[in-house]
Amino acid sequence: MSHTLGIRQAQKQKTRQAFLDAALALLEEQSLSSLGLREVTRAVGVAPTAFYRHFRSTADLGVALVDEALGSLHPMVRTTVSTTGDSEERITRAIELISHHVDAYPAHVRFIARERHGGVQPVREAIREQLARFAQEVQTELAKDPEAEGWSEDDVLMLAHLYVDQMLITASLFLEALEAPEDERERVTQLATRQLRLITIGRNHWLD
Amino acid sequence: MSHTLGIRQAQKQKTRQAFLDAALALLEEQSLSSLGLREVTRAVGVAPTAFYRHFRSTADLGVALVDEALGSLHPMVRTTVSTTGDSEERITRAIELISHHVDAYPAHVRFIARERHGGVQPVREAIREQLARFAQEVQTELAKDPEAEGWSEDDVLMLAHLYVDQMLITASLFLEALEAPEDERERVTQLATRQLRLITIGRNHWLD
DNA sequence: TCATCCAGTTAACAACTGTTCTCCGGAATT
DNA sequence: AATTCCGGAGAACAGTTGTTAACTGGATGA
Repeated sequence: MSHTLGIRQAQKQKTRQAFLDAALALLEEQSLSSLGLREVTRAVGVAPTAFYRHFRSTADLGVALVDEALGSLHPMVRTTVSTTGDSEERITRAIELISHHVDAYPAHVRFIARERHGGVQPVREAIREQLARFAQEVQTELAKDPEAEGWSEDDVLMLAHLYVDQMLITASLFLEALEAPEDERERVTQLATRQLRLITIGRNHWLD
Repeated sequence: MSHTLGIRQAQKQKTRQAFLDAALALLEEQSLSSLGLREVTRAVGVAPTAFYRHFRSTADLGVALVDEALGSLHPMVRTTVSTTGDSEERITRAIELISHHVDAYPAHVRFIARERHGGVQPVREAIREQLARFAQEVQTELAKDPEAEGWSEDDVLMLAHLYVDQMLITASLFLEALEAPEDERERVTQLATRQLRLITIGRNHWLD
């Protein structure tokens, strides 16, 4: 299925990825709106003008980073919401998944949390779209559940947004606790678990 | 009780406030980490070096903005959570209050949402502290409620954090809908109301 | 009244920014 | 084999940045 790229295109994608990686690293200590084009090229080790061969602007680069950070996450979210089992098990699994994802891609998570309300409009818009897609996907998965019987479509979407926002809050908490001792990370796990549990209880009694 | 300031100190506070106002206006389209010192002084109409008479750095200015944006909000939160009445009434009143606050101080709200996970560590820390104070205050108010009987202290704090985060999410939604037509604002109100309602239901059945 | 204080000014510094235009050399195409 | 393509380099542009030092002049306090 995979198409073998020419030497040229392969090399281009390689340096493009180098731009994304370097930018992500630089963004650990600043926001996108203060990220300089020359700063990135310096980190990559290329001439400033090379930047324009890949992106129109740093805002454009930011949008590409949004796709990299969230684009590949959709199947993961779908399967997590729809996995079978006790609701308590599902909560535990979801939070473990978030925790592991933060461990594996901390810079990606930080970038999304930072730029979701950040100073660059096109990037905010791109994140908003991706999160709306998540909510929509969670909605369709929730709708399949027998639990959703009697729910209006709107209410399912409302709940889906609540879950997505809670997912982000939890990820951000794990991020802050990344270099903290184990018991702090455990505290976050407990907090997030109980919050998700409370939401689930609210869900179970919604139709009362 | 109020001490009359000398001409000198009064003038100083006046230009200091001008710095805060100008910065807040400039921050509508960028993040604090890209806000330049000269940019602010230019907007105020004063020499660049005058900045140092009031702040060590733009990060320092940011921390002052956090106090301005959140410092005076504590009594409001306390009374809102503890107001008597039907829980449905309380939800409606809380969301109205958020909506009006966003209308009255959109730049403040935008600043907090943007810099909560922003690129300037001292500012993040200042916001984190203020939000922790909010959560603590909500906790003590919730603990007074007869509803909280049988709840562990930890669980009340967990719920308080959930409320505070939900407050911020709602504020941010109203902010995005600020210049949108009335029906979009109404949609946000409906969404936030039902989310808060679901959380309240979860709260009512927590001890089952 | 006179000396002190201090918010704001002026001038200058080296270092940095985004962007344009021109060029190079190896890959791709014919 | 000859030609086109194109990712990257180089140099130069006018503007911008944070920070320093030494200053001015009106408010302050003795």
